[in-house]
Amino acid sequence: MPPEAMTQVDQVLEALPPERRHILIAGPTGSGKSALALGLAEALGGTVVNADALQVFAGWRILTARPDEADLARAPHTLYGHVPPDRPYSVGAWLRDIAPLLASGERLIVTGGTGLYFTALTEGLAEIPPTPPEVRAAADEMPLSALVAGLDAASRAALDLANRARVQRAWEVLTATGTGIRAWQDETPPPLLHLDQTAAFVLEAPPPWLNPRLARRFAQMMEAGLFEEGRAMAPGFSPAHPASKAIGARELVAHVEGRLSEAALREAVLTLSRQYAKRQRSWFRARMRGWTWLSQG
RNA sequence: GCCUGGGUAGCUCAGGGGUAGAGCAGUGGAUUGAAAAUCCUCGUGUCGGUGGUUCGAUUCCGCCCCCGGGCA
Repeated sequence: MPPEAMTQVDQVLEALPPERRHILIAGPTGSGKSALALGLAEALGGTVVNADALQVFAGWRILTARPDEADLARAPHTLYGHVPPDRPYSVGAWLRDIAPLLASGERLIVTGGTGLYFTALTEGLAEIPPTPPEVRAAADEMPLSALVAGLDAASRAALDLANRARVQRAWEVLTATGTGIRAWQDETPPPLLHLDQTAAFVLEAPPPWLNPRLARRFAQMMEAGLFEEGRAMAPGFSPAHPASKAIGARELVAHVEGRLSEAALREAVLTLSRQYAKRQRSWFRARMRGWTWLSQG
């Protein structure tokens, strides 16, 4: 069989070192990760584990391109839609969710687009106590300059001081624990899963290949009932909910409430998705050099 | 046909006698518990065409072409 006639699943299976139990599949949104994971799960057995920060939430199943009932019936899936849309979630929570699965001994096929989750899994994450809600609430009210002023020197030196999200997190850690975030990070424990114990793949999806697929995916979402999902989610929708960060959530609610045209919704979703894919590529290029890259374009 | 507003970066537009600048889009980058988040970097394009005035025009004047709006 000529290589070009092989399916991607076959290619991966051929390249798979037999002693490596777990498989990691990263890739930009819309690059075909889920289909590959499903094919591998059917061929090898094992559980497909979600590594996507938004697919963990219930609701927005269509908008976040979570596997549907038919997919779920083909192989075991976990960490999909298991968190209520209004409940906070994080890399740390994800690591705590995946730890028992790793301990179970079954083959995991971890797939998703959140680079931070993969990096935390294979390179470790500092063990920092959770931030109390009061500290978060106080930080939310403070101007950036005050947060910067309140940092310890080591953390301040290591941070992008124009990036409020980073600065606020560091301030919260120092305020809640009395120890700077940098000091915590220096004590980062070993990872849950070393990269060399896995078969790790990145799907390469260059814009000329990916962009038309994103457009097609949006059309498929509409056929699958995107607007119905929007109408179902609209009554309880709040932009403050963690799940509301899903690309297009705001816009979809605005559309079903008559405040945004379908064309504008589509345009927004496609643009935001392209921008997200670009950020994902940046992460993968910089942080996943040691992974096996599979070309899609 | 007449009057009028406009034709400047992929898009929306600002500017102005010494060859031009914002937002958006796009690019590259950063990224240790909100990460589909958050942040940083990068702007030469016959300034519609053509004559003229001028040391010098994209900017002023004439003519032409195209797109709005109004009157017929």
